[in-house]
Amino acid sequence: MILLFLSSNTPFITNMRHNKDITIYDIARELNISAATVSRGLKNNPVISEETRIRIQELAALKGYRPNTVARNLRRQKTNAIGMIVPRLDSYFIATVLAGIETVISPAGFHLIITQSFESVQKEITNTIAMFNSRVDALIVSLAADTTDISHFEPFWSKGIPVFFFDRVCDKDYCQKFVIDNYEAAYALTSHMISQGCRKIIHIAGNTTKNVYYDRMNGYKNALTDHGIKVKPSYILVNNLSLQAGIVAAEKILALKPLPDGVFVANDLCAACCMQMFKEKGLRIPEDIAVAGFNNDPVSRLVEPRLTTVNYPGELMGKLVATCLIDKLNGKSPADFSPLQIIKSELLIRGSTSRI
Amino acid sequence: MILLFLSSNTPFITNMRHNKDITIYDIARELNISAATVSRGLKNNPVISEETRIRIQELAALKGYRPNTVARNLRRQKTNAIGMIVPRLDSYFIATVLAGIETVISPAGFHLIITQSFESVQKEITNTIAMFNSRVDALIVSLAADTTDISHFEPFWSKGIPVFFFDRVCDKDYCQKFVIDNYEAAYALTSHMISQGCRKIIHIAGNTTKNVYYDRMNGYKNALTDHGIKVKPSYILVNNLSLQAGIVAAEKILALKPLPDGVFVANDLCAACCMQMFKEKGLRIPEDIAVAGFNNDPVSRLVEPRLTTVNYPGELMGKLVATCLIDKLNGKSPADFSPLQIIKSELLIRGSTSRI
DNA sequence: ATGAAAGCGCTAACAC
DNA sequence: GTGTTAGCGCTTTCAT
Repeated sequence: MILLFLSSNTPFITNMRHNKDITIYDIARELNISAATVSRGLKNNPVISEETRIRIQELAALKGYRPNTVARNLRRQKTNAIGMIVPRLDSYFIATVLAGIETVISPAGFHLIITQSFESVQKEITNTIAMFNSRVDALIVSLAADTTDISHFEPFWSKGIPVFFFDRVCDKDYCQKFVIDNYEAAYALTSHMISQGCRKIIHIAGNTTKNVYYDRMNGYKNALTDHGIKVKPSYILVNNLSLQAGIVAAEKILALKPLPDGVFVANDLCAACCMQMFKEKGLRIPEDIAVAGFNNDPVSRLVEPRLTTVNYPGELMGKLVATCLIDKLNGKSPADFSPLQIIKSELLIRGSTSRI
Repeated sequence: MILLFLSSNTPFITNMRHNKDITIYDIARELNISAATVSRGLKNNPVISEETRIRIQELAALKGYRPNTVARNLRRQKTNAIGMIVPRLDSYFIATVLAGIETVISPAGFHLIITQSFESVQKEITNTIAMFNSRVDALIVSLAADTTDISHFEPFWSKGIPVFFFDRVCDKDYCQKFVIDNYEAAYALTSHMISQGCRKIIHIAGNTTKNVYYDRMNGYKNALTDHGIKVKPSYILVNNLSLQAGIVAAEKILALKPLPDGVFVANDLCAACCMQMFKEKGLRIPEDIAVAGFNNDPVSRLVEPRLTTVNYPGELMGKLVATCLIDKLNGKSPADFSPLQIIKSELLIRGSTSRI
C-alpha cells in the first residue's frame, strides 16, 4: 500500500515509467471515431455534436491527454512563440519591460523565448539566427552596444516576420520602434540643472552609437547651447555606465580644475556611484556638485540625496510593444500604425539637483 | 536599378514576398540525391562523402536553407527548450541567475522559455501546464510566494522530465534543489550584529512559508538564543519586502519603545528603504540603529552607509543549475549527484552595522 | 456530423 | 556512401 503510494509520488520510481504520451489516435480508437473528429471535439469545433464532444473531452481528461504543441506548430506553420533579444537581463529597466510584455503576451496564448546578447553583436547575430530557425512568430529586440549593421534581421523582414525594436532601436525609418524621447528628456533635465545654477556640467554617456545615448547627449548639448553655455568636448565622458566605470569617471571628474558643478549621467546606477564618490571626497550634493541620472531605477530613491532622474516607463513600454505585436500577429493592426511609437517619459526632480 | 536595391532592403516590399521556405527536399531534387543524404550532409554525418557534403552545404547556403526546428523536434521528440518559471523578473538576484543559466545553456544548444508567476500559484500552475504542453525538455523553477502544494509538477515527474528548483525550493526530499544555506548566513549575520553590541534586533522577513525566508528567520532566532537573547515574536515583521512595505515597517519600528538597536531585513532593497527612513528621522546608522540586508544587490553598495549584507552568488548558482541540468539531459549525470546542492554564500560586513 | 487521406519537414532504421 | 520508407501528432480539405 505504502509502496503504491510512493510510486505515484516519487520521481525516482516514476522516472522509470516514461509512459508514452497519449494522442488523438488513442482517444479515437477507444471511442471508435476518427482522429479528425477528436481533433475537432477537443477544440470545441461547433460542427461536432454536443454528445461526441463531451465524450471526447471526458476521455481526454481521464487519460491525461495533452495536445502536442510541436506537431500542431509543424502543421500550422506557426509557433506562438515570440523571441526576445536584449543586451542583458540584469537591468531593472529591461526587467520591467519584460514584465509588461509577459503580462500581455501570455493571456493571448503566446510565450516568450528570451536570450541575451551580452552587448555583443556576435552573440546577437547567433541569437537572431537561432530564433529564426526556431520559427518564432515575431521578434522583440533591444540592440547590443556595438550593433551598427542590422542586416542579420533581414531574413525576418524578407519573410514578413515582425521585428519590433524598443529602447535601443535601429536607425532605419522602416523599422518598427518604441522609444521615449531621449533627446527631449535629456534637454529638459539639463535645462533644469542650468536653472539650478549649474554652469559646468559634465555628461557621462553610454556608447553613443546607440540612439538612446546619442540622443541624451544631444539633448544635453543643445540645452547648454540654448542657454548660452559652450559645449566642452572634454566634459563629455563615454563609458559603459557600470559601477566600475562610474568610479573611474568620478575620479576623472574630481581631478578637473575647476571642479564642475553638475554631472548628468545617462543611467542611475552609474550616477549613484559617482555621487557616492563625490560625497566621500567631502563634496556636498547638490551644493558643490549636482548629480542627475536617468531611468528612475529604484536605487535613485534610496541614495542620499535622492537622485534627480527621468522616469522611463518600462512596464508601460513593454505592454504597448506587446499589444501592438499581438494585434499585428492577429492581423488587426490599425492602418495608421506608425513605425515610430514614442512613449511619454517624465522628469523627476529630487534632492540631488535642487540647489535653489 | 534603384528599385531593385530597395526591394531587397525594405520590409515593405519584401513583406509581400512571403517566399516559401526551402526544405531538404528542394535541395535533394536539385542535386539529384535523396533527402536523407541531404539531412546527413547538412549535419556533417561522416558517412557522407566529402564531395557530396560540400555540394549539399553550398547549395543550402546559396538557397538560404534553414533547418526546420519544429519538424526536427517533432521527429526527435525533443525540443531543446528549457522552461523557466520565476516569481518575477524584476529582481537583481533573479536576473543574475538567469544570466548564469543562459551562458551555459545557449552554447549547449538549448534555449530558455521564461515565464513569471507574479508570486501567484495560480499563474504558476498555468505556466507549468503551458510548459508541459510545449514539451520543454526540463524545467527550472523558483516557487511563487504562496505555493505550498507542488503537485502541478507531478506530470513532469511522472514522465521523467527533470524539474530543478533553485532559491525558493519545495520541501520534498526527492526534489532536485539548489540553494544557499540561508539559515547559516542569517545566523552569521545576526551573530555579527550581536557582536557589534546590538541586543534588540528586529527581523523583517518575507513570506515564511518559503524556505528562504523561513530559514533566514530561524538563523536569526537561533543566533539570538545562542547568545542568550530572548526572541520576541513582536520583533519579527513579515511583509513582501517591497519598498512600500519597507516604509510601513520602518514606521512601525520607529514607534517602538524602547527603540531597537538593529534591524536585519531579508533583502537589500527593503533594508535600504528602512535605513533611509531611519536616517530621515535623525537616527544615526549604525550607532543608534544598525541595519543589515540580504542578497548583495548593487543598491547595498550605493547607500550610505554601505549596507552589510550576504552575498548571494546568483550567476554562479545559475551556472551550476544549468551545468547539472545539461549533464542530466545528456545522460552523463554523475551517480553521486545529490538532490540538494548548497552554494557557498558570504557575509559582507559594511558600514551599516560596524559599530565597534 | 463524421471520416479518409494527405502532408507539415525532418530523422533513422534498414536495405543495398 | 546513398536511397527507401515509415512515421513523429496534428490539422484540414474534400468526401460522404
